[in-house]
Amino acid sequence: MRIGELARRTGVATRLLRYYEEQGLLSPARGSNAYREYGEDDVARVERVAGLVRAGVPTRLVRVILDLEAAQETDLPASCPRTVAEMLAQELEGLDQRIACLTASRATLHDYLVRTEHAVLLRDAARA
DNA sequence: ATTCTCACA
DNA sequence: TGTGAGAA
Repeated sequence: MRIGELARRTGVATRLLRYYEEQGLLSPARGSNAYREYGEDDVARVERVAGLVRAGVPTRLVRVILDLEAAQETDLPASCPRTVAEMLAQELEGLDQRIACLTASRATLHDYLVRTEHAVLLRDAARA
């Protein structure tokens, strides 16, 4: 499919799909007219990318995560240079910090709502 | 309709 | 991280 259809099916603007490609997140084939040609799997991939970006994960890290997930399906023993491992450990640290920040904010909103007369709005999982 | 690049918030 | 404009 071409970029317009992918955009329609994923809800991601064509402009943004090209941007994601520029960031190395997508690598569609090119037809003879130089138009991008996407496969069915790209629909799921774009949805995955969009979800991570919406969660605030920088595209740099999204690229790493997608690569790691792909490698996880094939490779048995995971291995990488020390420098790469150090970089990943640093990203992990960054994620932990942001999760802690978000968790604290979540608690504030949650605890407030629980004390209001609108506690029914909370989903079961969020009520705990 | 699609492609690209440059610039900008 | 994204958008707008102009040209092919």
